[in-house]
Amino acid sequence: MKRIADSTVRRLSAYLRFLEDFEGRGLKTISSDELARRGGTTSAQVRKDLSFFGSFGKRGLGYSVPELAGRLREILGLGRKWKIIIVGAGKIGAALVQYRGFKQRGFQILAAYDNDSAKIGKTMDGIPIRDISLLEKDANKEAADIAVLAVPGDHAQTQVNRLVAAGIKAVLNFAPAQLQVPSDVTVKNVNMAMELEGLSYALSNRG
Amino acid sequence: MKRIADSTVRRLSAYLRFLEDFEGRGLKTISSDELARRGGTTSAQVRKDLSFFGSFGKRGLGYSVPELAGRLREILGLGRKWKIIIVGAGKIGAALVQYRGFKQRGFQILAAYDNDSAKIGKTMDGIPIRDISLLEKDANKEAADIAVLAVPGDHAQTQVNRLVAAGIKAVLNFAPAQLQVPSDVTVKNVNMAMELEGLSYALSNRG
DNA sequence: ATTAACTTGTGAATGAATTCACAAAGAACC
DNA sequence: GGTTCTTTGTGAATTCATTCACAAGTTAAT
Repeated sequence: MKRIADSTVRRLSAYLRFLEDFEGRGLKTISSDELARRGGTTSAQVRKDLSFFGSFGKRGLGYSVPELAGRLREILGLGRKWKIIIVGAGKIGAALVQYRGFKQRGFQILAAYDNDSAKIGKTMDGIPIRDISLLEKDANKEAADIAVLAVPGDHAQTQVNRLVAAGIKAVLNFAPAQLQVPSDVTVKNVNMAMELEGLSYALSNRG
Repeated sequence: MKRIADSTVRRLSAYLRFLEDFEGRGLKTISSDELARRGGTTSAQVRKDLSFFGSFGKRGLGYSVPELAGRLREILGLGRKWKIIIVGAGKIGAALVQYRGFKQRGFQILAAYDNDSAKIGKTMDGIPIRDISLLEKDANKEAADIAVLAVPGDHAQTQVNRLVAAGIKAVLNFAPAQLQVPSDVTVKNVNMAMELEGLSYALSNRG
């Protein structure tokens, strides 16, 4: 399949959220124009994004809300339950296990890992905290699909190396570090410092 | 000034982090090639990014680490201290006040705001929790530069409207909602659900 | 002083993403 | 059934971002 831009996938994800909202309100159809207005983009963009995957609409009418939602879930791979492990049970890790969005979207947290013996064996919000030395054993391909990395920046590369060696192919990285991984491993970064500096830049150059 | 791409600003932010690391290790100069290797990009990209703002290097030698770091701080507007308010003292809000990155980079948290009377008047990590009805009074342009929005998705637009009315020009949004704001207000989104779905897509279409 | 080895800065070329614009198809109304 | 109004899907045009490629400047060695 043709390579799809990151930005496109992000927008699909946004469309799905709007569709779920519309679905909840009982709407049956939606136009690319309405979807665009909600997503802060253009109707042409919406149609182009969808066109990479097929033609799901009816001319003159728009898109069936439940059908398009279903198609997007399928495209985004949300038909199945993904299993997640969280590496690092510090403040961010703790906030993450409490985050409802995981379960809501079908992501299941299996366990958290830490090297602090005071934490190991305890649970956070029902999620067990295990010894980080068990990573290799637990993070094999069968057991976990996605690793969420919430360790200090200077430990991030070491831990991601272990995860990759264990067979993990997807990492959500909260550590402020640029991770080096093989090309078959996908990394998404959540980096607050970077976003803040983006705001600082914007304020300095427009404010 | 010419409009600078978002992606460029993000990379500048990354370069600055590497430079600070190099600075700490006592290195005096750095080449675009080395900077690129660290940032997972190319030396041409590094030089092009910097060239939008001037020419800071020496041919045959590279860039002076402290000088380039200083220039980047200046470009990114980090020369001054930005004042932040956090809207929403729930789980994410609580994790944010504890986050060290704010202070480290010169961002000062003034207060958090919530509508839960059980929380109002208390402090989190030394940061006072105030009544959210005080937003308009507190969030004027003199008092706060950046608002961090950490409220449920269905309250996000309402609260951002109040912030905008009060004069806020920069918002870091953690709510899973696409905010509509006037064009002179900058919004950066941190949306974990979207990143996770990006990983789900990648796993489904490559794994 | 000359040569060899580096490295920057930047136009030009390429590649990628977005927007335009319009034919084609369905819906609604009379 | 015909006319009008909507809205999709998509090539073409445009805009935007990245990469190429090389002249020009700097250092280091002999």
